[in-house]
Amino acid sequence: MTDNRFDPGEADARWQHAWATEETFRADSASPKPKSYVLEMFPYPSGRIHIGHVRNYTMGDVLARYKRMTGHEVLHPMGWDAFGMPAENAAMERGVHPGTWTRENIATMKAQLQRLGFALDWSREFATCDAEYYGQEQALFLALYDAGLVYRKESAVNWDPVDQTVLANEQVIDGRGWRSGALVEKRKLSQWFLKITAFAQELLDGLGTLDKWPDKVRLMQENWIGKSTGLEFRFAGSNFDEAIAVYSTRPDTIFGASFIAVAADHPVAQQVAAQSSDAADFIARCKAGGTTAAELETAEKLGFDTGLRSVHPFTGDDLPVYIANFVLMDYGTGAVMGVPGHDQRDFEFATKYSLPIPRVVAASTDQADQPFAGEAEPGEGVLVNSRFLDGMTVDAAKRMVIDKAEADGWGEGKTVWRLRDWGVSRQRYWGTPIPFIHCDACGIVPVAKDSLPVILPEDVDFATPGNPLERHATWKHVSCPSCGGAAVRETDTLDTFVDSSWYFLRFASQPADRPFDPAEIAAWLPVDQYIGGVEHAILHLLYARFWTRALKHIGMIDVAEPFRQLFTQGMVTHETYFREKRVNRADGKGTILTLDSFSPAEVSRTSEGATLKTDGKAVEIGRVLKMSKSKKNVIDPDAIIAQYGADAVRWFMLSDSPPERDLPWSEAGIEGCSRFVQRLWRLFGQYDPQAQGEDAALSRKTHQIIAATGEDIEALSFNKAVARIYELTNAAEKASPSASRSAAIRTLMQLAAPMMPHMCEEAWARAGFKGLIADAAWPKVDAAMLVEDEVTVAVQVKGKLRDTLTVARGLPNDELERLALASEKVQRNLDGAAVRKVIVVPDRLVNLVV
RNA sequence: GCCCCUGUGGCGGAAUGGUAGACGCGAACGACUCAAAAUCGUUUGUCGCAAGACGUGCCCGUUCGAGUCGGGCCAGGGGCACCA
Repeated sequence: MTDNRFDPGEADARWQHAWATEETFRADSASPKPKSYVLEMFPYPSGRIHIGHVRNYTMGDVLARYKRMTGHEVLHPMGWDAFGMPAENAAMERGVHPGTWTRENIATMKAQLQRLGFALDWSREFATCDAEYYGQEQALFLALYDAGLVYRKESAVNWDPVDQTVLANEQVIDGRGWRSGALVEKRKLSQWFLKITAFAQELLDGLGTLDKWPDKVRLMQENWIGKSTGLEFRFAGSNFDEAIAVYSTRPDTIFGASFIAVAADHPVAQQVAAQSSDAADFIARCKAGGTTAAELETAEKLGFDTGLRSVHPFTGDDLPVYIANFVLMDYGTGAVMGVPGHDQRDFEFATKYSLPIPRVVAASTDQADQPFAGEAEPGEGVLVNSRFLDGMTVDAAKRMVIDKAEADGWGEGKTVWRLRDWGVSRQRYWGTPIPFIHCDACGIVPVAKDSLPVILPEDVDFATPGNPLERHATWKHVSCPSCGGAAVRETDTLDTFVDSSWYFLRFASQPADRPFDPAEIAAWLPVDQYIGGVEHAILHLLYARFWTRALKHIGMIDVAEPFRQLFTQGMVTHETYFREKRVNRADGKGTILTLDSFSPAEVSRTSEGATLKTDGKAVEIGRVLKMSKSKKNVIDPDAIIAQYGADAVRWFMLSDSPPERDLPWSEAGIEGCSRFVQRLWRLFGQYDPQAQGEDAALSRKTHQIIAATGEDIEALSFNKAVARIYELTNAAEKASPSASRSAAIRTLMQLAAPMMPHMCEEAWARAGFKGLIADAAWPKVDAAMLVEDEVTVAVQVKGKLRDTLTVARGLPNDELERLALASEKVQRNLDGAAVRKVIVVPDRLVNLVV
């Protein structure tokens, strides 16, 4: 050793090369070892890795390496979610082909990931835009079609006028496209759907088995699936022929109904509109009334009295039928009974149109005439003013009304779901072609399985908006597989969420002639640990769960839930730097105050404050926010890896913040991590296999920390595992040379290896150990070493700490009590008072109660 | 509006109902150095010279004992939303 510094610039690449050439992280499906499948959500190849990826993949990597060291055969793959809009945008903006753009990004990002030394099995890498992948996806899509889980439907779709495509309900946020932010329009189109609603109950029940998922995610999915039970029943017309079917979760309140409301799209509304221009105008206004959040919040409950009257099934009263702007056609039956007393929307509506507001639920039967306090009372209580229901609880009355409706034949109990079928058609080029052919004679015909894959044509142009497949000269024209006549291909492609709904199966098994081998799936699935951002809590995770269940349903796999354990990690945040600036208004009338943001690279940050490098003058330090281009608070992983080395960056990603919380990036923090890498390196340099002598305290500490670190890593509490390693490092540094100290140093190499793999390999080799530390076993814990022979016992008086005693472990209670009473501090505190009661927790505490 | 999560030093955060603040960052002082960096050492919740008192968002409660359990608030963050 000429220099006692670890040089990541030289060593990182060398060890990365060693792992690659020895195929250290290649997963063997045939291995007899217990299997562990560690997966992080694969990235979209947007151009460059960002710091959030680094955090995500570092966590998975530590777990994967730890599992290897503890005797598991680990599958830790990586690939690319490579279809999607940004590639087409790049094509339109820069004239580069989406495939070229995507492949270049993948090459860049793969090199970035490799510089971080991740223990990935690159032999299984694929991109979803590979024909070998999307061709198998087409085969699966056809298999689901054969099973009746794929269908076509003419439907009103969410049309994004900017991206010129259809969006799933899930992709419409506050009435705007999730990507473009454009106001979404309604259009009628024939679309491909996946029957996710057929699995609604299963998907809901399955959540109950996912005990290693965050409660938050399960709850979000539960709400999204949105099961509700109630009664669907009919109100016969009084002055017209048809009955109007309504759905209610509160059939118990039926005696409180004072009107019927139907959606603007409801057939009854349409019929009325055909006769009345006023009604038609009202319906038009309802549709114009946008779906944006702002409009909905302020939207007034509006109705149009159709003049139609329905008959109440019990009272025989006439109820007016309104067209109302707050009733949705695509939920329930598109019509509701208005019970203003016990539903807030109905209350507002009845107030506006001066309709009766009867009370049918009250706190007790003697409060049947209690007036309402300006709002509906949707809660619990007993039924009043409801004839045969009077005095019953809400639940009992619900059952009673449902039973009666079913017995008398005017309604039936029904379950309604919020979840809708998944529209997967996209009018885009850069996606998986939907393998169907439209034939004038035969209708819609699936592509023959032996003609798969349907390959995307390369020669497309993006000069005009819309789908280039639509206007491709030759690709869409084919002969019908059924009759041989002239036909055209489906030009829609699949939603990219389909691509990510089964990629974890293809990682486990990738035969050339089938989507996967069921035996290999059985060996690896379910994924033992899945790690990713909470932003995928609903869409991706629900679709992947559905896809897995659908494949099980058709007998292709025997796994119901794809991800046994799920972890959602927090974001990486950074301070923002800015200056206020006055700029002249465009019209010359005075000035406006604006903010100039600066990137961390432009700023020098000390503990006192921050200054701009160019002029040396102070800049303001703003809030700590998620890294984003607009706030300019972005750190480029490449730059910091080049400066500090992969191990320091990895260590930072694991330190301090619990992994589910946000991690504030700081210059001081990464500096500290870099210093610690060097400090450990120096300690590792003191490893001496010849050292003699026993240091019992250090040995005990070593074993305690092995046990604790393992538990922490398994719980993904990396911040705590990191703290343990610091603790043992501190203890080992202070200890005098001994065999115990050498053992502690060797142990530290192993404990730190999953986190700082490069430096630990280097130290392991320098210390003369054979083989790679990546292949070394996790150190064994000697259970006998975990217990201390001396313990510190707290002595309390009335629950307040007054003294501590250091005593032999296992001292009997009466002896502890005697020692506690003998304490001078305790006696001073008791001040002669008699002790009434003594609580002793062996080896922990004595509490004297006076 | 409904549902969920989180509030602990200057900062990130530890803590099976049993010694609050592990570990890290930052800071102060000291050693080494001509000097600086690096490194090493000591100190670091608040008030107090000390003894000690007070301290986990606020208020009640349960308990011998509450950061932890229960009830009620406040603040911040997230999810869903005319879903009948």
